[in-house]
Amino acid sequence: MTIPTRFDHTEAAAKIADAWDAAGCAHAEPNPNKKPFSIVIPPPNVTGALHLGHGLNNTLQDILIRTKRMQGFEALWMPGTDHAGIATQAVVERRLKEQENKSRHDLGREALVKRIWDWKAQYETRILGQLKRMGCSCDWQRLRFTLDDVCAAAVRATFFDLFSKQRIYRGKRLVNWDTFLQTAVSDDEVFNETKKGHFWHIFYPVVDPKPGEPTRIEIATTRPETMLGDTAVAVHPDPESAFKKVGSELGEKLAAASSGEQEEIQEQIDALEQRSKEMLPLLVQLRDMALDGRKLLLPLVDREIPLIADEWAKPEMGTGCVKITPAHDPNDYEVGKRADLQMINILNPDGTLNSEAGTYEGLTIPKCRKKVVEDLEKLELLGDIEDREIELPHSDRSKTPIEPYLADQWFVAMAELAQSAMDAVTDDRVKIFPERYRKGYLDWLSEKRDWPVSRQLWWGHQIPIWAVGGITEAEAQAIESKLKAFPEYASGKIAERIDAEDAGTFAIFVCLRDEDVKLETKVQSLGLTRDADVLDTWFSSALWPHSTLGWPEKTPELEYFYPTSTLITSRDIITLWVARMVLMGLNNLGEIPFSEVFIHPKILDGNGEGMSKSKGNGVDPIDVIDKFGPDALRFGLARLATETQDVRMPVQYECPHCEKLIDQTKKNQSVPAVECPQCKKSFSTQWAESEADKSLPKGAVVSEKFETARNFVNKLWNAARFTLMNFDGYKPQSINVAELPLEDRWLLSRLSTVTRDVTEAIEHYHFAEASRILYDFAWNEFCSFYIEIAKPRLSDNALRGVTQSVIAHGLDTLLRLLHPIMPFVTESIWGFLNDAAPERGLANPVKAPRFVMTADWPVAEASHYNESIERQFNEFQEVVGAIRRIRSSQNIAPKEVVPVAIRCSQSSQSLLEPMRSYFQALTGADVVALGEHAAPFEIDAPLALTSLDIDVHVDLEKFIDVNAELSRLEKLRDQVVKQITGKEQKLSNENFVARAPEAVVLKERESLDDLKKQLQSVQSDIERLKQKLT
RNA sequence: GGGCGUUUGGCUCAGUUGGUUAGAGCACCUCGUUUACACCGAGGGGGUCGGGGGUUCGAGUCCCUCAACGCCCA
Repeated sequence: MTIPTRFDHTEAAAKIADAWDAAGCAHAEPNPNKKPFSIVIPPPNVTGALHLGHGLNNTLQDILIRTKRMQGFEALWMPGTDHAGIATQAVVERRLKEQENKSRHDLGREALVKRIWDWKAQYETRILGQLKRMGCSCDWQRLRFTLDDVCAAAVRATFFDLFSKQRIYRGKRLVNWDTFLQTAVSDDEVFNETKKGHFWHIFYPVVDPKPGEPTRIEIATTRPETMLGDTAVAVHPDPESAFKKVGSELGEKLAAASSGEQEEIQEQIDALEQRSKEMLPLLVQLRDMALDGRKLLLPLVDREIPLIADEWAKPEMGTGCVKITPAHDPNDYEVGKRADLQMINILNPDGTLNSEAGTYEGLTIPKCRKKVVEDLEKLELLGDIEDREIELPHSDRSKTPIEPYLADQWFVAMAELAQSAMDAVTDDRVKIFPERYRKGYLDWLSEKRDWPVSRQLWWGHQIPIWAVGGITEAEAQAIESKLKAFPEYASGKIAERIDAEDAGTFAIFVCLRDEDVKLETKVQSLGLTRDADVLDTWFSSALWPHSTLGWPEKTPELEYFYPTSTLITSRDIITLWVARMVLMGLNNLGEIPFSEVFIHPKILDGNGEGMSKSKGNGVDPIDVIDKFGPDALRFGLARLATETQDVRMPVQYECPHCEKLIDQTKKNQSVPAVECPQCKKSFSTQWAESEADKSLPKGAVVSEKFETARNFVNKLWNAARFTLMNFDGYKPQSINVAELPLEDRWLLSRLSTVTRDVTEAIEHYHFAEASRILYDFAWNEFCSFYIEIAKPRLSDNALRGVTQSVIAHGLDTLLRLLHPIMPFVTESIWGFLNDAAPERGLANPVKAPRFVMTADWPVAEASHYNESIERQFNEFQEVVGAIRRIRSSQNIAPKEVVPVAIRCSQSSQSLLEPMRSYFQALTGADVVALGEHAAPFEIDAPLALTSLDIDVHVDLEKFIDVNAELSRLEKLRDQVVKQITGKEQKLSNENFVARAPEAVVLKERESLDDLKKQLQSVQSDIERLKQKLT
């Protein structure tokens, strides 16, 4: 059999994937003869391509699903993608602006949505391609998209149900308004940026001040233009105690502060006292004016607004008085609700001022601000202007400043839903691993904040509500009775409600359960129009575990695979997604969506920052696969994914000319082209814009962290290659394990343990541990010892057959265990193994299945585990190590065969006797004497393995380098002396001897005795050598 | 401000219920073309386990405290 020396993944992976596909290996069907195991993929956004974070997420899911499939479950991994409403619309809109200088309004809803579908098609293809190349064994026949018909039906049914139960309602709310995209964005889509700004002091005249009262009141603001929407000015209702409270808080802080901080806090206290002295009388007076109902005249718009008392006004901040703009500031909104203030919206959706702003109508916010300040100055109502750092919220999607904005929204009432999702976790129906993430989940849900689900977007599930407002109650009721006459009303497809509006008018809202154009037309003919908004993306992803299985239809898949088994995801969406899936699953089906959730770490770059395209540090799994192969990508990720640590992955550019890896730095990660320090040629990056840069070949972004994994793939490949090259004449035969030699039984014992540990590790989501166990076993035991020992056996006709059988069994088991982590290389080797040894196994060899992917998961054979065999083999390994250390310290060339004598007990002798020839294979030693009477050589290099009661001697007659030997022995002696000192100290401590468990003390004593013997022996060796010298 | 996490050799990380001399991979040094693998083999150097305090016969591991970094929430 000829096998290439390297695993050519580029050639092999595609063929293997095709073969799996053709055989339907990853397809799952409801199957009463098997237990189901199902996972839904966290659907990737079609906004962009996948990076290594997704690579990790999907690798772990695939490891689990492949393991379960091999374990005999009917294993379904449900794939799909997410429409990611705002994110996707935002990128398409931004491109539209950049490339054609058009807004979405230039295009219109239908045309824009079509463009987004085109974008989706392109990226979905790319994403699925990435997943497939990673080897993800999803059931591709069942692909879903959160905006497809099946998911849409689930969304409609859910919305209808919640609307009917009065759990969806309409209300006003101050939202984060993105003036560029002209939509509300959620808190999670907002980031704060500190910018330089000003703190403008402004005076509002008092209307009809009484004698002795101030004629104007000073307020300060960072956003002067919002004064146009002011409806009050607030002062604290009890400024004196407010000062005291802040003072005592600072006092406490001072008492607890370290000496370094004390000075600063003391300064704050002094300033506060000074301020209190100066300002308190005025603030008290203002408070009294507020209680007396004094009004102010709002400049520029000449509106009378009340002076009110509210705790939001902080005496210790600014002027102690605060303007209140309920429609444009979250805190002011709360004040407005408390004091029942008018709420005046001064903005148009595009961020320009509306008619409420009077003469300022039509200006943009910056222009308006400038003009307001100028006009106030003309009126001599402008005070100081301070420079100040301002935390300004920005939209994550459009990168433009967010405006707080009062808008009508649909809400999902969370009280009961959230409680149900909390209960599911507290009573362990849903288990979260690692457990510490429970807390965040429960804390977030316990706030039970209603969920605003309207998005003023075009890309998404349009809200299935038809409405008409501004009508009388009678008109609304007339429409209601017409609706009730529809046959669809009786069949439960229509729900409606009538709400009273602010202006004393009424509105009727109608929700339709199914997509039904005829019914929609009928409803519209009653004068109702459909809500233009779409639903928050998370509304549809919350349904993902059941919508993908066909709900609200009662499909066999839903029946069989729901609830799903495990969800694997990253921690940033525990609240946004995981919690909502739980509550929606409970609402829609009365059952949890999954019983276990595993939260995996994040992938960071070398600077500890999350990877993203916008930073330029994002790694495309495809680049890693191209360079290292899919198995190396997967193994590399799995190996790093431990329980507690995020994964730091230093990133390199790969020079496309010479393949040099160039560390990515803060500097070079954002430039359009990089010059390779090795070959001096340039290559382009993702930032290339100019024609010159674009014409350069592109440098892939990879990480050398995958080299280890790639090497491991190669190691495994070559171990198999060697094995299979020695399979000529293989015949299956029944093996009696009890009669096998030590090394075989050692291998089987180790396999038993490894199988048990790997199985357990995967089932507990300890993917890094599973990878490590397999790596260590495959490399350090299977290759370094078993195969090395097998070499002489394979060339011995008497032993060859048994050796082939055991090694075939070992390789077979190893391939099965490694397959979930490294599917391609294992499948490839499996094919060769099937050619060389189609029937294999120990007692009863049987024909192996065609694919390792669908082979049975190994069962840990408890009877093969044998502690004393492992201990004995360890003795052999120790002797091997000793010979190697001596050889190395003497610089004996590997091809030289050295005579070795091993003094040991009788029992060790009978153990090592059969291993004699393997010393030759592993260490180039000719064991000339073995047993109780094996003596040192004339010119001898000794090494005592005192704990085993073995002395190893190497004959140095031909090789002696006395100085090297002396320095080795002296170094050894120093080490031993150090250890002896430590132990003697420990044992002379009465407390230790008296209080430590007897076994520990005994162990220390024995080990001290051993060390002393070793010291003696080393000392006499040194003496002997020195005598030889003289 | 609250919560969670991290800090172990140059780098990336392991380290089970406290118990021999704290491990691995990469990098480094020495030697090596032994008929699987130089993406390899053999050997080696390198760590006051972030600082301080405590509990204990014994602390990388438990407790307190400080510091730095990261994430989430307000």
